[in-house]
Amino acid sequence: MAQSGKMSVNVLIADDEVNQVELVAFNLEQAGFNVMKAYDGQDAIDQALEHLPDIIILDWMMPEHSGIEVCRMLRSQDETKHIPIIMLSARGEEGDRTLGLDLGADDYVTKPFSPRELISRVRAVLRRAKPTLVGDVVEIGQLKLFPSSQIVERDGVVVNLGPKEYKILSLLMERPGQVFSRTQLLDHVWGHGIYIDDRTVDVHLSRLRKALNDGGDGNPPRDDIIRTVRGSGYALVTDI
Amino acid sequence: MAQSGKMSVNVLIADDEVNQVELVAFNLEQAGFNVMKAYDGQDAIDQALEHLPDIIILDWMMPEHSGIEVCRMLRSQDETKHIPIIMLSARGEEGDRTLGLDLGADDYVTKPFSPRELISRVRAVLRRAKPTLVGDVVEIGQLKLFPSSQIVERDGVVVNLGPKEYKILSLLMERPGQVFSRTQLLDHVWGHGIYIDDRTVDVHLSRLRKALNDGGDGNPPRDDIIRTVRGSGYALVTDI
DNA sequence: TGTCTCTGTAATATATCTGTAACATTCACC
DNA sequence: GGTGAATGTTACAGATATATTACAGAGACA
Repeated sequence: MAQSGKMSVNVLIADDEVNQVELVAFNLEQAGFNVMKAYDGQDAIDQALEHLPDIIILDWMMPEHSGIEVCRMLRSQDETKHIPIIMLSARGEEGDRTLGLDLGADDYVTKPFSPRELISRVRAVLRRAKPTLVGDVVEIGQLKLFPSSQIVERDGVVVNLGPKEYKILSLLMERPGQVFSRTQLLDHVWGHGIYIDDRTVDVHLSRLRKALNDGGDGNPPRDDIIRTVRGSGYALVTDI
Repeated sequence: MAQSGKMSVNVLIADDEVNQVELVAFNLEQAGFNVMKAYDGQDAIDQALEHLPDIIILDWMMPEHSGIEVCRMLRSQDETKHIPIIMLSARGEEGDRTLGLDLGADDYVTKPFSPRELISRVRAVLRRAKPTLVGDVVEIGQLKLFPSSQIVERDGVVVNLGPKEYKILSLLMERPGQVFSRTQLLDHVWGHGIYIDDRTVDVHLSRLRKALNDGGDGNPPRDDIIRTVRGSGYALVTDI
């Protein structure tokens, strides 16, 4: 369904006021997002770990771990520390706002807010944090990735990639230079909780490398764009 | 413990109200940022192109190109398109706000705002957009270690290390100057309860030294960075 | 339904890292 | 300076980790 078009973006919204959740959820769905809902802090943490959403909208005040606690918690876990977070709060005490931002929230919106504004902020945050999901084009040196068409170019030549290879490259391009373990790659590319041999990742990396380095139609092969970090995983080189 | 890089962050602030500029500039400087000032739209564009700041704070209403025009302009140039922008505006018409965000601003703050909040937002935006500026880097003199990418640099040149050597160096860099016994190194790097000859540590230290001192591609070799403490163990020198 | 691409596994081939031991050097002390 | 102990260095043969290949089944698409 979302096959040929854009990859769907998963949003987790956590708030104890059911009406508020439904309102926001409705608007986000209208805007094409895929929505998950949580109604207290613990629920939010559980779902975040389980589904690894692309972005989380977190109410400040919630039973069973406040938004601030959830935020701190998510930031402390490797799997979730990079998931962008937008905090919601009642018209606001400034102390809270800066505290939220300093804790690692990516944005802070005070109630009441218009759905349109929230969606704009979600997009703005995603543009920075997950450019491979929502950007027009992600460019790293001579490497270009077009999220909307799922096309990758190197030196202006289109590189043909399978879905898995494309997703792997997307993830690597999200944070160039950072090392991703095989487990992280499995979680993000294949999905959480699948039982696939770690070594399978190697095979896909090999395919990805071959596709990227070949250059396509008789073009000169290029240096390796992906760095193997023995004992740890893989990373995109930062100078391409 | 990771210490953050002390690289200074350059902020360009553009607003036609001089008092406003000075107030914000003062607070940013207090917070350790390096501040440049512009007093109208054209000035902002010129300075942005000239100095390529790390982040720009842009007032919505300015003579000679409004903030929105400046934003669009900067986004259209290759050199400046990735510079994060925070928009400032008078208490606000929502239409403007979403417009600003949709145009590519990274955040949108309405006046009046507290300096603390603005600084928090600057940090939040930088965290996403320029992780190397605010991210974790362990830096000791000319030695840099990037945990997330497992890269070590000396004098700006990448040093190639095996896993064991990398771990040893990480440990030494956590407490520069402190002497680690061979047993401590074995425990931390290899893990508890292994039965390996103490002298093996010497061999790895030797390899680590060679890699660090060589400098790589024809660079001048450097003085030893690791100090042997006869009868006790090894330590990183504190002045590199 | 038939073709074509994509996937995961297992087997094989390479590359890189490690620990040991043997030998060289330095150091502290007499 | 001589001496024994501690440390530095080197070479090498496993041991490990990664790369590559081939293949059969799964799935997509017409």
